[in-house]
Amino acid sequence: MLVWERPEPPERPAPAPLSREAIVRAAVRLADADGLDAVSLRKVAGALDVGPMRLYGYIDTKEELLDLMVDAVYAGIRPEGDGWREVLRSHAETVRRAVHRHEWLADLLGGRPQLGPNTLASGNAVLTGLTDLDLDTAVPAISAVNAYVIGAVRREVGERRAERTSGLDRRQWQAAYGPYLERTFASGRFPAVESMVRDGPHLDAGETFRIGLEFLLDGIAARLSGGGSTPR
Amino acid sequence: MLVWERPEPPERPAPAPLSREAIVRAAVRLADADGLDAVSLRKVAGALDVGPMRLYGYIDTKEELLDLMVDAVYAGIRPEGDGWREVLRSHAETVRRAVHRHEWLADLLGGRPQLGPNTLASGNAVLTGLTDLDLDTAVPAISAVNAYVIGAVRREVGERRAERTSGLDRRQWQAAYGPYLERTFASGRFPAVESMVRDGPHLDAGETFRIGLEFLLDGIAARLSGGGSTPR
DNA sequence: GTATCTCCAAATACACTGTATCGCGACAGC
DNA sequence: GCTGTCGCGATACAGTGTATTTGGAGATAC
Repeated sequence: MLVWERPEPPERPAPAPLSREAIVRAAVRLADADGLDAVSLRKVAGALDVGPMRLYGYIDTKEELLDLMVDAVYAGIRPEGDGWREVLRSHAETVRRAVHRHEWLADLLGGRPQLGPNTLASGNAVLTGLTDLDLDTAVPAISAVNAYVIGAVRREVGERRAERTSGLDRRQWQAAYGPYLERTFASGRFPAVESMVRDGPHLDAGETFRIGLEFLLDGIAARLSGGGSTPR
Repeated sequence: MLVWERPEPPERPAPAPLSREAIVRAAVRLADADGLDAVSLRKVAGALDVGPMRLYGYIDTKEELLDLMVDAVYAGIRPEGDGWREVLRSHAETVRRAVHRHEWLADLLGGRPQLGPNTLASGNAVLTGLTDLDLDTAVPAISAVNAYVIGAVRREVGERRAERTSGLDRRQWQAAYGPYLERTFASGRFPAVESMVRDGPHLDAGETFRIGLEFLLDGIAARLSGGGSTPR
């Protein structure tokens, strides 16, 4: 039996009141503050003034706790707007914002299928907003948008962390990796990359995300008007 | 203790010759066989008949080893074909194939910026194949394709693992999660998801990947012909 | 040829991890 | 009031990444 439908054990009034919700909240707080590595069963239990083994009454495994954390965040992920394009865009932006609030989400998304109630409800809402698309288009469209969002936010967070590790802001980061890249480019082995760094557009993360997303939405639109190269 | 009863020091085997390449090869082999969790410095060292601390002469940190592993795989990732569309498609498919050979790659891609020589060379080759695109289009195009690929393969591998965990093949997986979904759908809370599962297209992973990729490429093409909604 | 120094591989140590097992103490049923 | 059950906490175990210590072999100096 899976976590989602397995009932909680009966409330024991005796030692310290506990619930899956409280556990997940504590875990999320830890992860928000110090990253996913800070989420250990001992620390979560400690934050709740409880023995570590106590948690196993509520979850079978740490992975289940992580699943619950993801699902908890999905409680706030609902698309807005009318029409498939607005709905998909809103969904993508909302997921991205959630990842900004909970960077650890980038480490979990796509890692395993999410079938919790909030995640299902989110998917259901997206699908419901896509009634102007036939299912044969809607399903791959959602798939593609989800894949894009997962990859985009993952890279975004990865870069953000790298910057943070080596100082404070983008300038510091360039100070750390810049010299290495300079020397590497000096070898002349990567002229195209070099000219991209030198002459290419310098887009911030948000612009990059939005441009890629519009590419995708344009491609879906192309299929609708019969212009796309994607076979039905 | 006197010499007479003191045992001889253990026969010291001549220290095995070592190199970053050998270390990375051993790590990749371990990861291919048993997943990324099987890559511990102790196990890698053990596979090379060497003390664990010896590795720190070649790498400063385990993360560096993982970076080296990624870069090693990128040695075989080069796009083929002519014209931006073929090149981007080929790049995407090649990365996907690499992930199939090395599932652990899905856990690493996007996790942190990759700036190793092979990764740079791969990026250089892609950029070189995109000379029929102006830089202002090429850069976000590559970004978008990379994001899509990272997310898509990540989800693909995540699902594959979930299936493998709970049995052998897709049928077994449906046997494990199916009943849960049945019961959950019975609640009537997710009608759109339910009808998607019941009536929607059942695409395999390869088709899903390719359709989403073509969406993206179509969207990029739309921008070239001035038809896209993406602002320059 | 002998004494000293240097350097590096290995062993040890530490603080953690997830989780299996054990043992105790409190409540339930008779 | 006794016994049985059950859930909690403590303990235990095998493993992790890495800092520190240790010892032995080769190089160097006289």
